[in-house]
Amino acid sequence: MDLYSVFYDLVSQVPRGMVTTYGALAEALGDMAAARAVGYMLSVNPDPENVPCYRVVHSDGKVGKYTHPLGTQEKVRRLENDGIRVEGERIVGFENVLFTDFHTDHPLRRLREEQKRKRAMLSLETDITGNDVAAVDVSYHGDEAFAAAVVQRGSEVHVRTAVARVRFPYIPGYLFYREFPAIREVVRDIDGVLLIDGNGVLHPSGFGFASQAGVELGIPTIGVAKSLLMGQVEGQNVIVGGRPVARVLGRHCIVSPGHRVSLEDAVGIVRLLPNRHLYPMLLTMAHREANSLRLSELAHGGGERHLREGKEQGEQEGQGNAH
DNA sequence: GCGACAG
DNA sequence: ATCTTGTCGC
Repeated sequence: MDLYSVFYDLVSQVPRGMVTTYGALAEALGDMAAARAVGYMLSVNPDPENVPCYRVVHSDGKVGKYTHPLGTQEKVRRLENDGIRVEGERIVGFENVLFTDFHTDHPLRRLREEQKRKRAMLSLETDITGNDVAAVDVSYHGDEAFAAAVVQRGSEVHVRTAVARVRFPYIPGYLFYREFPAIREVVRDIDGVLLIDGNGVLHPSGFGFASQAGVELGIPTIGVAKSLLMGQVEGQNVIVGGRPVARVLGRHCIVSPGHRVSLEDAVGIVRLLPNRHLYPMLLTMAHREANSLRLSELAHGGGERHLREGKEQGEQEGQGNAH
């Protein structure tokens, strides 16, 4: 799904003479958790002359920022050109010009429903058959995702990489939809367990990136996150809904079951793997591989696709964007 | 010195 | 995540 296109269509619905808010757009997308992503997507608006991001203001009626050489001043100028009065960086008669009646099918709400539906396919009983141990990570440059998987098979270590275009911003709770298109190619033949940079069942739907990817790929997965998405830490356990769903192994290592593995076995596996401060080396390697892939691809001009652009990188510089 | 809604 | 190489604030 191209959430950017969906989003810019929503922004384009705000009629001349009216404004909307970051929160209202997040609500139209289907989840208030997307409020920051709203600001981000506005800031990279590729077509500011036709997608009126200057009509997006703060929920208290303040005009807010605008990514433009003239900044807020330009945002105010465009709003006044629409017939909106602004005094002291505040919309006059804010309630009367506030537009929230978006025509939308709330895509994030639907994705959240999909998560809850597919969670029924999740198994937390350990069922690991093969002996591979693998890890994946993704690096980004704008819309380009650079995925790397490090696979330990017997005494051999293989690295696989892939480049994919991503049109889904980072939104807490929806990491799968951003990262999976990039990792699916590099993890397809794994016969064993896969470590994923993110959470498993430690998630609002009990179905985080690692769990969702495991179900989608049909392989055992373990979520290893570097920071807490939700829940209460009690001792080593992370409690959600009164139950331990994850284990804190280190300041930057939170383990939760992804798919086809129990919490205890997920923790046991991670503890046995080569690690630094209990953070698995395989994940660090995957991170480095994804990062160096990004740097080398950018150094080479982004691959064959960009050859006709010569040495230029094809910078997409937004002219006017709200932020 | 550590936080900050996974990345 | 990326941007940077020193940052604002509790």
